[in-house]
Amino acid sequence: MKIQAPPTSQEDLLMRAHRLAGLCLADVASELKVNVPHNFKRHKGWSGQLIECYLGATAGSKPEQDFVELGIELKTLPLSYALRPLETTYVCYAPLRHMMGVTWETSNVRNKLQKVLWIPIQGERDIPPGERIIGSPILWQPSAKQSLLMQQDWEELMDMISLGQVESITARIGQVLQLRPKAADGSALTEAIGNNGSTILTRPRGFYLRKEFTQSVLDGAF
DNA sequence: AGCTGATCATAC
DNA sequence: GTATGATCAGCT
Repeated sequence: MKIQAPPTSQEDLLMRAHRLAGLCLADVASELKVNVPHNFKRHKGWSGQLIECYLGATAGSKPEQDFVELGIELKTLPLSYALRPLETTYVCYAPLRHMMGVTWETSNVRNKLQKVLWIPIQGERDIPPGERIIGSPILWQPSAKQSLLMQQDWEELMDMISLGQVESITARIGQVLQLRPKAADGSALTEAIGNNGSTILTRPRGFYLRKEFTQSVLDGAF
C-alpha cells in the first residue's frame, strides 16, 4: 500500500478530503495500490482504513484522535440511497473498571468527538464496494445541544458501569449514545465491576452513536 | 425492516 | 486482551 504524508494543517486535510468527493472506492484503492474486496463480510473496516490511508492518518490502534496534531477524528459514514446513515458509528472502547476520576470532560468519547471529519460513502449492500461513491466531507463540531445529549448518556452509562450494572445495560439505553459488545467474538472477556464492587468477567463493550444522531450531523451540514 | 448483539481483520 | 477500523445477521 502506498503511504501518504500526513496533512500539515486542517486546510490541507480538508483539501485532500474534498478531492475524494465524487470518486468511488475503487478509484482510491487503485491510487493506493490496494485490492478491493468483493464484499465486507470479512473486510468490515476496509473503507475506513482506505480513507485513513489516503488522508495520511497514522495507522494505529491508539485510543486517540486520528489526527492528534489537528485535534480531528476521522469517521466514514455509510449512507442509504435516501442519504441516511445505514449503521451506528463506533466511537471508542468503554472502560469497565478503573474509571474512577474520569469525567465527561476527560473522557475518550468527548475527546474523540470534539471535532470529526465525516466522510459519507454509499453503503447499500447491493452496491459492490469498489463502486461505492464517496461524498463531500463534513467537518463537524458538536453543538451545545448535541454535546449535552452525549454527556447525559455517557454519564448515565458510566454510572451504571461504576455501580456494577454493566450486565444490565442494553443498546436501548441512551438517547444518542449506546453501549454494545465490541469484540472479536463471544469468547472475548474482560474484567468489569460486578455486584457489591466485586470483579466479574464480561464481554468488552464500546460506545456507539445512534443513526438518528449522525443524521442530525448530516442535517446540520446542509 | 430495523435493531441489538455478535462478529471480522489487523496491530501490538 | 486492548483498541483501532467497522459491518454482519439473527431475531423481534
